[in-house]
Amino acid sequence: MASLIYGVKDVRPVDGKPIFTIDRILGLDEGERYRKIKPYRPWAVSDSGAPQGRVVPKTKEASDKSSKEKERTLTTQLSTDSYQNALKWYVGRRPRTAFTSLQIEILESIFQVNYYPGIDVREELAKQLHLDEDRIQIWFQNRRAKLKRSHRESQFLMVKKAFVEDD
Amino acid sequence: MASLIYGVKDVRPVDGKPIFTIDRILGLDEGERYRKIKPYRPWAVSDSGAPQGRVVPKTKEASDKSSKEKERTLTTQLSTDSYQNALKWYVGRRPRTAFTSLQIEILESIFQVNYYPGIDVREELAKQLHLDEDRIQIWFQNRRAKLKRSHRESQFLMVKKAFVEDD
DNA sequence: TTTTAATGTAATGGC
DNA sequence: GCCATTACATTAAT
Repeated sequence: MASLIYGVKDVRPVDGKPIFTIDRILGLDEGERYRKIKPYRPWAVSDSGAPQGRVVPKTKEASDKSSKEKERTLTTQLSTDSYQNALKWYVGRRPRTAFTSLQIEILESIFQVNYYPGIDVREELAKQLHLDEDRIQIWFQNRRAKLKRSHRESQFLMVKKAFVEDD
Repeated sequence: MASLIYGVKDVRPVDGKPIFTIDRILGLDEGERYRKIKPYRPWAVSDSGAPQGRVVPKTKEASDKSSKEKERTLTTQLSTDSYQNALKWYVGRRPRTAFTSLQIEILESIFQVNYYPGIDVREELAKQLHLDEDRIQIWFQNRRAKLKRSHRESQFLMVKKAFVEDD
């Protein structure tokens, strides 16, 4: 009964328990129990260790500031957004994942049933869809945000409509 | 000293603090602290309430889909975002903004100093240039992308050059 | 055709 | 986990 979901084969995990049981999909069986240790940005080539402490952003601002500005920069640099942004720019991020339509279809189908799939469902989805569990987690986070946004927007429309009709 | 930038008058915001100070332009004074609630696609005229159910998309794609596409639409309509898409078609895109050369000149001059202007600089630019703050934000986003692209391209050229010289 | 304003969403960091 | 914000890939207007 849980053997086929959108053509995904019912492969069983090492513990031998079934995968897409109702309980698992609904997140009723376990909690978030275990987490893998994740490497720090494995997709980035760290040619000589992670940048820490004395990283100087290579952007223009860094090099041609006036001395007065440099002074201030030194004192506020660590707490500002610009520094963070420059660093971010410099370090790079994970290459954007492009999900296939099938992957999205399946993720959506799970989302319709449960906005908060537990770690085990996510792991299994990851295995079935050939994605990192990380990506799944982020996907659900962003999906929830999207849902929330759409709620806000429809509420806004309703309020606006009420206003107009009150006219 | 910050009173004139490319002929922009030094109008002060309600809080009485100066606008184009170095700190503000460099984004060193605040963080992104507050955000206004944005109205829902204010450029779209929703002439009779929210479109529901029988929305007929107004764009080209909507009318001349192949029958195969239509079929798919029918089967997946209730899942995924087809409703959202219909809404989007109905509502349409924001009309493309055509910046004047003066506006671009000023935006560029700020960009040279700070790739990431904070919310307050953006708001002030918006006021001075008679644009929505949204447009400013998007402009900086696209501008950063352009910069990055040009970096990539020049790097590519350098690598290519190196190859050729190694010949 | 090229450039770039606009969109959707994956990824990041802070709390 | 949420939220705000960003980068990035695309689309479409010029």
